[in-house]
Amino acid sequence: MARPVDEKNREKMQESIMETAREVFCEKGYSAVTMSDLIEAAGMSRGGFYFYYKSVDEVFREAVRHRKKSLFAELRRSIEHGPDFHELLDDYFSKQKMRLLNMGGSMLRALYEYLFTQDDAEFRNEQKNNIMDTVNAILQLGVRQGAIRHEHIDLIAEHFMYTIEGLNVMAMFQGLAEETIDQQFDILKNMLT
Amino acid sequence: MARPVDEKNREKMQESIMETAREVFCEKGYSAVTMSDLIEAAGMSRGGFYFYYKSVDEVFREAVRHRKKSLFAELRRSIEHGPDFHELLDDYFSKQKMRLLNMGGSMLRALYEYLFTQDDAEFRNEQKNNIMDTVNAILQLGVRQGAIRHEHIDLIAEHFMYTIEGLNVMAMFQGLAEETIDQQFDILKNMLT
Amino acid sequence: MARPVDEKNREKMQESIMETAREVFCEKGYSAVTMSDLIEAAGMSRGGFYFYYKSVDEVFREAVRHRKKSLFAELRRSIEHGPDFHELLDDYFSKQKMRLLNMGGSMLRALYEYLFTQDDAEFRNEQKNNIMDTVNAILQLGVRQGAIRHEHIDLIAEHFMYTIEGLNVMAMFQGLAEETIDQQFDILKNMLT
Amino acid sequence: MARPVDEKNREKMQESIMETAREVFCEKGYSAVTMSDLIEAAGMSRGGFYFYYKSVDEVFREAVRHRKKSLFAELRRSIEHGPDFHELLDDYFSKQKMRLLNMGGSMLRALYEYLFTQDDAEFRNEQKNNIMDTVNAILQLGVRQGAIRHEHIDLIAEHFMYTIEGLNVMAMFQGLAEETIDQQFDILKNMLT
DNA sequence: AATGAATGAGCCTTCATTCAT
DNA sequence: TATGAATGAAGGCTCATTCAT
Repeated sequence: MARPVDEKNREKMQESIMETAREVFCEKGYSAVTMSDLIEAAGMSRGGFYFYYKSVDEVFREAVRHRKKSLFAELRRSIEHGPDFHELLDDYFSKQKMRLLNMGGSMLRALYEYLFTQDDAEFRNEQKNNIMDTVNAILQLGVRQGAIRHEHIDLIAEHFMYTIEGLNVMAMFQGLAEETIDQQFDILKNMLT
Repeated sequence: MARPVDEKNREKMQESIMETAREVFCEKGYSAVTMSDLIEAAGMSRGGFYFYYKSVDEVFREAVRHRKKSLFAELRRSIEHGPDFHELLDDYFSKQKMRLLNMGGSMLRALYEYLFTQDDAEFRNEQKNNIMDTVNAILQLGVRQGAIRHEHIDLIAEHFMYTIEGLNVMAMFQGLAEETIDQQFDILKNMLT
Repeated sequence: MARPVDEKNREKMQESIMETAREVFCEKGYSAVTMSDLIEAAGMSRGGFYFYYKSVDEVFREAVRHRKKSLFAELRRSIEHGPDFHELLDDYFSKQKMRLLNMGGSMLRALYEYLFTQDDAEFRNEQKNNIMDTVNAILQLGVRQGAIRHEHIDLIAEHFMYTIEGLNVMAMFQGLAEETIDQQFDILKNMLT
Repeated sequence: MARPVDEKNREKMQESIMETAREVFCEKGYSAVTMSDLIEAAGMSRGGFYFYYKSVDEVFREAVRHRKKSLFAELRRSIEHGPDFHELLDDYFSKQKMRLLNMGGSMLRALYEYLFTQDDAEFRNEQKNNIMDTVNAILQLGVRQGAIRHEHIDLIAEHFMYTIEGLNVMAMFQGLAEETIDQQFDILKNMLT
């Protein structure tokens, strides 16, 4: 009976650490972040921190995974509730737009830094699949609903992904105007008809 | 009389340094590169190197600029010779494809690392404009030749850019299959008709 | 009434700890062993372990003492049963030979590490006397039995000790061939005649 | 022409470092010595020290080798001058005796710590051979001069070595009385007749 | 008695950068 | 100009030890 309690405490602590770590990553990106930064943010001693996490990238990976999980799980769940395709698509684009307009509070820059900097093939795969799976799931819903008819639906899905990726990059480099995002998303939508 | 000679020597040395530095950046990216790496590659003494360059990013920026200049200047020049639009477009895509299939020998990964890592707004602008200007120049040639007729030609150009950017990112993260590139470029071409 | 029971428990725990600790010392020597190693081997909690032992060297010293006691007590006892000197001597050499050929499973390397590393005069004395006393006891038996007649029997005993010590060291550093051991022991035996 | 000078400077500095390091090793042994100890003793900055030596054991090995070289080279050289065997032997024993009586100023304890602590087979071999070769060289001189006649001269040489090794160990653990050393060396000498 | 989270000192190592020659 | 020795800040990691529960 002692175990489950300990595990829970541990998890609680880890989440609390991740919470503060996330702020650090948002502010400083990935490669500029040191153990000391995370430790200070967590308000612990060096040794105490190491009890939970052994390295910056361990914290980082878990923070990203944690967030992604909750972020995309929601969408996938809502897909299963069988919503109207066009509504869902608009919703997705709307959320992406929010994200693109407000990069400051996100860890995306840190994530890209990590992906470019670190040689972590497994993690890269996870990330890619996350986006692809989501887009695919949405478009396939459209096909099932007869809202779109496309023999090359998977290519279109891929195209969505590349475009969004490109928008991500540009948003991070220089920021994007809301208008630009709308225009690009319109282009994507038009490809479905 | 001493000045001009010194300046020339300086430039010669700087170019020679950039040459060897480029190899380093191709191999190790940006953030993993240390002064020592560059110095060793240059075959100089520490002090000597510092006489020409004060930091890694100074070398890097100059190396990138130098290369970009020669890389895209060619294309723009060829545009001015008034070639057939479709030929030119195919040529551009073909070159991009080559690049995407062979990221190893390029400094692109290093460039992205730099752009994500460093907070160098000016440099980011330079980079963005490079791609955009090129794509715009090509498409406007198409418009002039009557090959494409589009009221939103600038949006399409932007879309090209985002897509290519997305492909860049994916190519660097996991590599792209030739087929994938062809398919995506076909999608882009179809948008022009 | 609480005391005696607690004391017994304490001793039981301490012996169990020493048992597992011994394996650790055999495998890793002395100076490479950390508290965590011992704690993990004991299968206890940090705090629990500290209740019984305060430091690595406390565990170590007790482990060595415990073992020595049983190891040499046997021989000394058998001396008191008045066995034939030559038999006893052969038996002793035979046991030493076994030991020298199979250093792996012994804590001797750890012991030497401890003796060289730690400044523990008391403990050193104990160790030295252990060997000397044993050899002396054997040789004096020989004198009593008239098997050896030597005015400088104590010097010979010392010489035995130094030689065995030297063999110990070499066995630990590089291992000894069986032949080598036999030859050296023969030399020692010949000194008695 | 620049090279040889630099090399010399480097060597000079390395020797100066070794000199101060030796004092540290004499005082603290091996395993208690940290980089910081050596650096402080050398009176340099951390970085400066690392320019010459990368680790404690690098310094240590070189210090030992350096010393051994000059220590034994002398003896071997004197052997080649064809001295009288008994004189040479006495000289050797006399030197060993000095050493055994004055362990404080020697790195021997540190050496043993190193040999027991570190898994450096190559270095162990060097050390063993150093002693053996010396003893062998001396005894073989005796054979050549007809001063000793022994079919098992190599076994005797080995026996010398083990005895000296044992004396070393004991000297380090508790110190040896001059008388004890004389007695043991007498025993060894008597084995030659 | 027992637990294991937390502490903080201490060591190691790398680098950008300076400076006498 | 060129050299490379020297500096010191910065970051990483491990461990013995304590303490509230």
